[in-house]
Formats: sequence, structure tokens, C-alpha cells
Amino acid sequence: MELNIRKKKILEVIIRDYINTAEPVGSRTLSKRCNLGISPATIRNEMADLEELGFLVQPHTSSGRIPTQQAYRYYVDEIMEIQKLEKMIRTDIHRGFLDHNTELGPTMSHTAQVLSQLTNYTAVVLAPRVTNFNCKHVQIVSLIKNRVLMVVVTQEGMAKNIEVTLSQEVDTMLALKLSNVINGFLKNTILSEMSSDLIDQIQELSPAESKLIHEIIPHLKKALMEDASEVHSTGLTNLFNYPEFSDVNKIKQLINIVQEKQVLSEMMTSKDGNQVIRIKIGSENDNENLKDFSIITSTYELDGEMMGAFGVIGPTRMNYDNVSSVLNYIRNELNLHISNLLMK
Amino acid sequence: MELNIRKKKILEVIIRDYINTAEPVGSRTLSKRCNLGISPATIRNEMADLEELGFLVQPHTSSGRIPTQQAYRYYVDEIMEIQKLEKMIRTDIHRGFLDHNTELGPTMSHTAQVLSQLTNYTAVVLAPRVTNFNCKHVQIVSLIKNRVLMVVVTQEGMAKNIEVTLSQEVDTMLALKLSNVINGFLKNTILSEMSSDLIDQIQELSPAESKLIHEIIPHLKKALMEDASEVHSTGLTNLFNYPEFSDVNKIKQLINIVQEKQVLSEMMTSKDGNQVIRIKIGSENDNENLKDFSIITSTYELDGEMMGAFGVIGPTRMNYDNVSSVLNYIRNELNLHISNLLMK
DNA sequence: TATTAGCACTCACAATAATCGAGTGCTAAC
DNA sequence: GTTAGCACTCGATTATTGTGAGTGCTAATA
Repeated sequence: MELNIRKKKILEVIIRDYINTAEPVGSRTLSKRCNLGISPATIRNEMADLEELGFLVQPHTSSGRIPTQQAYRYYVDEIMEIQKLEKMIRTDIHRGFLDHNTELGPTMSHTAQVLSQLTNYTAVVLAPRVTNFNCKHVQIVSLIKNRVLMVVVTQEGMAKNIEVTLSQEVDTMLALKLSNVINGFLKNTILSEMSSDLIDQIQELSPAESKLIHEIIPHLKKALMEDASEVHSTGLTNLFNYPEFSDVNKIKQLINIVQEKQVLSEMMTSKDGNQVIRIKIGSENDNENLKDFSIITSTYELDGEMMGAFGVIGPTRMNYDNVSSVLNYIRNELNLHISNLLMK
Repeated sequence: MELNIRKKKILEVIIRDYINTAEPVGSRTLSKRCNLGISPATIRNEMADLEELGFLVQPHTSSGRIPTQQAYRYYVDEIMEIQKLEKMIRTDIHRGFLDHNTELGPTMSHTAQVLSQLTNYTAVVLAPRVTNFNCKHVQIVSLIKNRVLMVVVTQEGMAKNIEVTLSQEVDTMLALKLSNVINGFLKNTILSEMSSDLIDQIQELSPAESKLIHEIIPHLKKALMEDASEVHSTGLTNLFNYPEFSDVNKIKQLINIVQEKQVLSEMMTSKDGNQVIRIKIGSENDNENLKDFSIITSTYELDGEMMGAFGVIGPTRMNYDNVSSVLNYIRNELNLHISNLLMK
């Protein structure tokens, strides 16, 4: 859908204004704000056209107009240009990361913190995942009697704990031996290909030990399949200040979103073209609870491999420009620091 | 403060009624509800007395009366008796725990789930802590280059991860050796007593290894000092249904409480006499955000040693009877299952 | 033909007034 | 000591009225 230049300009001003004020925009106000030198009457005609085209609606006759989701989509696709962040803010962010890049956990929470602070919306950050594919090393630690902890270490140097109860008691020595067996195996192939048959071929195992390995492997596989990557969220209460969230039900929806970590995680890591910054507006979201929100996400990488995701949840009346700029810069920072952190 | 029997009865009925309805209680309604065969006028006189004594207030002249915090305190101390839960509910809870007692984490989240479901308030559960004192075993796992993971295992068979970056690269073999040194030490004493001098006395270490141990020990001590016990919370949105929480600011307070895990954890584990069920009403709470809430907590033990805590946050107009009964029973269940889980 | 001034009309919102009713305190009788 | 009766209070609800920012339409204008 192509709009003529004037319509485009008018739409832009309306959207910008509504994003700032949350108030329906009328022709008179608009005439002052946009310096096209056209009268309210003309603007009224244009607005009527834009309404017919589906870009605007009136909350009630005789009020100003507000943008539809279609308008936001048009704005994001055709009008908005992602600006570079101000130099000062950039250096601020950069310094902040330098102060928090000692460990993975703190880096993640710091990212969430910065995101919510800079955007004034709710931030969500997904920590890197530990999966079947990047599992490099497994250390089995005896906990007590027949309970053991399996520590899975990835190629990138992340770790994940898996606790299980086995059929037999495992002491420190046995735990060490079991670890060695599994790690010997991991030298040649990935975990998901470790089948029952392959286990039986391992020579050095007593029947009891073999039985234990047979118990352990499925547990490992299962735990690594589950997308249990940590989700950090901050600034939940930021949204409370916006007029559209004075309704308790909206807040309930928001809390439900943030608590359904599984869903959130899947949504943020699913591919969507080759977009670096991914914008989902209102009902473009599959999740029912997100129908009244917009969510802008991005991902961070290590060696070209997607490690995790992060983003911002806000009203559909979101400051798409600013959030996009912020995400864009944070993405670079995160890529930089994660690689420093994990590969150094 | 002692009240005569009639006053006590009247106060009780008012509190019960207000807890149910959240509406100020008037003399007429009351006269019907409590079967003492006294007229509204008499009740009015008694209510005037109770107001003078500080147990009741009127939101405005010519409305019914509502209980003060002092009234709730009196109710909790002098009137309420903790009932045994219904047989059916008890067996339900018990079965639920049997289905979820395979691992510690799930048991904790399940507890939170049950609590919030049975009470309709917000539930908080503190997982057992790993500290200097119960630390039995430390396993050092090489992550990547000079980053290692220290897995601390307690006497009770719980584990905690601590990630650190050291000054030198540590490979698998070295990690094993360092683990052995520390564990050899832990056989005789507790971690907090491992001083610099003692480290220097260990014979089998090369200078480089000694240096690493010198780095590791403070990290361990520090991490175990921090009260970083996991906090599970559920049923945040339960409170939204109560009329006193239609105000967004109240909700903000609640969210702040639940997010300040450190504070919550300290508050719940601090001793308070020998009370099994601890009730804090409104401003009895030190935390500013909790001034408008009541919180009822309890603890669970293993071998007489406090392991963790759990509780419920709700309006001061809370159903103290029911919550106390539930906590009481959950406490027993938790004691039972935790000991099964950790010691079996 | 596109633009604009003018005008009658609409309708949410705020302010004001009227009504209602559950509740009170007080007094006098039981 | 208890209670019936009564005048009174005051928040909540509903009705009424303005107000003003906005509209669409029409006719004049460039």
C-alpha cells in the first residue's frame, strides 16, 4: 500500500504524537504541529481518507483519531529509520557492560536492567542455552547415597546442573569413573547420538556400572532437550505508569507473559526471516496474552551461532524508534562482551 | 487487654464478616448474624466501646465499622484456634507431594503452587540454603581456559554452583587435584576456618597451585556467606481479585516485595521466638512495602536444623484461620518429604 | 480542482444537584 | 442493662447540565 507524501507525513505526525501523549489526535492540534501549511479542514479530509484505508480509528465520533495496528506496522516498515544512539548514551552503556562482564549471570541481569532503564518498558533477556549440541564435558558429582548431580559444560564454557536419583548408590570414585566414560564418548560424537547399543559396546564397565550409564544418558538427553534457558526480566512496574495499563487485567496479562518463561523463550528464539531487530505488534503475536502488547526482540551470537535473545515488551503505542536503536546497540555490545566472556 | 465475653464474640463476628466481604460491618447486619439475641442498639453501644478501645474504626461517620490491625492481632492471639485441615484436603496435599518429591527444585515449586492454590493468596517458598557450615564436598570443574565452576555439596546432599575466573588456566586434571586438596581439608574442619596460614601448610602443592587455592577459598567463602537461597513465588495475580488491590500502587508494592528476594529471605528466616507459625500484620512488618500486607510464614527442618521457610502474603484482611491451618499441615508434609528426599 | 472558512452537530467528560439507604448517636421507655 | 424510636450523616448512585475539542458538510475561494 503506497500513500502520497502528504498522507504519509500526516500519518507520521499522528503516530508520533499519539505515542507521546496517548491522546487521540485532532485536526487542529495537528495543523499546528506539522508545518505543511495546510488548514485543519484539509487535514480532516486526509484523515478521513486514512481512516477509510484502515490506518486510523476514532474512539468515538467527534474525537480525534488514533493509529491502528496497521498504522504502526506501516510506520515501522515504511517511515521509521533506526537512528544511531547518542554518543553519550553509547559510552554510558559501554562502560556499564565493562563493569559487569565478569560472569555470565550478572551480565544477563545487567542487560535486562539497562534495557528497561533506557526504554522505560519491560525488558526480557534469555541467557545462553546448554543443549545436546554444544555439550563438551559432563562431570558427575556424588551428592548423597543414590543421588547425583550432573554438571554439563558446553564448548563455550557455560555450565548447567542436572540432579537425578539413580537405582544404586554412587560414591565419589564411581562418580569419577562414570564421568570419564561419558567424556570419553563425547570426544567423538554428540550426546544425542549415544544409543543403548553404543553403551553396551563400552568394554571397561561392570554390569552395575553399565546399568547406571543406561540410566544416566536418557536423563541427560531429556534435560538438555528441554528449553530451560534462564529468563531474566526487569522493569515489570515500568509499564504501570502508562495510562493504558491502569487496568488491572492488562497487568495480569503482562505478569502471565513474563511468568510463562517457556513460551517467552520459544517465541524469542524462533527464526523470523533474517531480521536483526524483530518487531511484533499487538495481534501479530501468537500468544493470547500479548495481543495488547508490542514486543521488540533481537538476538546475540557467538561465532555466528545464536546464543540467546533479549527484548522489550510495551504498549502497542511503543516508541519503536528509540527501542530499535537501543536494541541495536545493545546487541553489538552483547556480542562483544559475550565473546570476551566465554572465549577469553 | 481483656474483653468481656460478649465484646469478644462481637469482635470475632465483625472480623470474620469483614474478612469475608471486605465491607464495613453495621449493627443491623451483625445482629442477624450473631445469635446472641441482642438488638442492634445494644450492639451499637458495644461497638462504640470497641472503637474507643482501638479495635474498630469507621471509614466515615455513618458507615459500618472495620477492624484495626490491633483487632487482627487480638483475633490471632486470643480468639482464633488453628483447626486441623479437612481429611480430604489433607490426603490431596499428601498425594500431591508424593508425586513431586523426586527432586528438590520441583518439590519447592510444587509447595508454592499448593500454598497459593489453597489460600488464594501469594505464596513464597525459600529453598534450603547452602552455607559454610553444611558444606561437605567441593568439586571444581574446568569450564574454559581460566574459568572454573565450583560445585559445593552439602551434608544433606544439596548442591550449589559458583563460577569464577582465576588468574591461570585450569585444565581437567588440575581441577581434580584442586578439588582433592580442598576436600582433604574439609574432612577435618569447616570452610570458614580455612585461613591463609593453613593453606600454606599444605605440602603437596606447587607454587602455582597454592596460588590458585589462595584465590579459590575467598571466593567460596564469599559465595557461601551470601544468602542467595532460591526464592520461589506463585500466585502473584491471586491478590488482584481482592478489592483492596484494584489500586495499581498496591500491586507495585507487592511486586517489589516479591522481587526483593534478599529481603524476603532474611525476613522469613529471622528467628521470632519459638513460634511455629509466624504472623506479621500490616505495620508489624519492618519492610516499608509490606505495611499494607499481612504475611504468615513457617519453616521446615531437617534433623532439627532449619532448612528453609515458606509462607503466604495477603491483605491484612486475611483469612488467618485457614492460612495457619494450611501452613501447619504443609510444614509437616515438607519436613517429611525433605527428609525423605535428602537423606534417603 | 484542491483548499479552506464557516457552521451545525456530536459526544465524552466534568461539575452540580437530587435521591437513596445503610448506618450512626442519643433519648426515653421498658 | 436493654431496646425501640427518631433525627441525622454521608458515601454512593443517578440525573442534569455545560463545556469544549472534535467532526462532516457546504459553499466560497485561489
